[in-house]
Amino acid sequence: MEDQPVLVPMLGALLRAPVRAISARIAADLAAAGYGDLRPAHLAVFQHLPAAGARSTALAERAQMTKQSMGALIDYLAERGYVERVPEPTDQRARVVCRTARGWAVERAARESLERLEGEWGAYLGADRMREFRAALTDLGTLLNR
Amino acid sequence: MEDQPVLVPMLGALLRAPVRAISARIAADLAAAGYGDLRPAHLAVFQHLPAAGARSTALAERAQMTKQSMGALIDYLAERGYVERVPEPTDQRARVVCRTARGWAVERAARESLERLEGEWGAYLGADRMREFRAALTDLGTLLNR
DNA sequence: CAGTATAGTCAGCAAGGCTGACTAGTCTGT
DNA sequence: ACAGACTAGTCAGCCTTGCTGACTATACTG
Repeated sequence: MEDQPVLVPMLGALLRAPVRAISARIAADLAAAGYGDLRPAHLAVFQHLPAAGARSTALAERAQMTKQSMGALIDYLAERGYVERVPEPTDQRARVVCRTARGWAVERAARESLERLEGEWGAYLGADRMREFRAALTDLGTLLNR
Repeated sequence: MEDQPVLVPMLGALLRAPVRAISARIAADLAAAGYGDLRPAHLAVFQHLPAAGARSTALAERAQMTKQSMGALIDYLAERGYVERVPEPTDQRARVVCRTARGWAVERAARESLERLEGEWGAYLGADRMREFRAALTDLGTLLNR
């Protein structure tokens, strides 16, 4: 009968902490930069949006979510001027979602925020360990997407 | 103007993939073992519950959530016979939450499921890299909880 | 014993997802 | 040339996991 509930901390909990830290940091930095209306989920859109834009259905697929959910995120971003939907000339059903200038700016800000945080972590762990950590994570990602 | 939206995959996305994989795997294994009524959030309760039991308020604190949210999780588990609330003799306001036999069984099953998954990952990455990966994650955790 | 602190509950809400059913265009085979 | 199948996107309704604020009942402390 152990006294501690968990001898070795569960991997899930270990992984969740940095995920939360990243979301919180980016949200805080974006809010400070005047983008307080963006929530973490919206950044997923930018993350999967090619520079030339993409259709919402394609975006949903890449982000591994339903087209309805992605549609709602895009509505939100479009209302606030982060992206716009331009009609697709070749297919009247479809529209292409692309970043506005504001969209580009916020994505740059988010990326810089993440890079700063990653720098802090690298300084704490050491550059080699950080690199290896990222590499392991990347490999795990390829294992999981098979 | 890059064609790919993300040159280096964002760290957040890299971290989220294994988190989702863990939740999905454990949920699937528990469902197959007859514990289909447990959702990922409920496992957080077990994860913070000492063998001797604990008060819901203490549990909420450890799990870093509000007492109301933890209370709801405990209600759910208690209704389905995974935990029970026994009155605290020294304090009539309080009750101690402890696992039932079913609670112990499900926790064991969850842990075994996670260990199998972790074993698969270790086999893919190699034992050394997996160990170092876990160590880096643990260190990051201590950095974040300061 | 008055006042404050603590354990827990009740009610209401937000974010981020989901499924199912639907409309409106597009493509394909005969 | 057009019926039938497919695709882009929307509408409506739901679930999960968390939150805040207001409250009750018990316990502690000066």
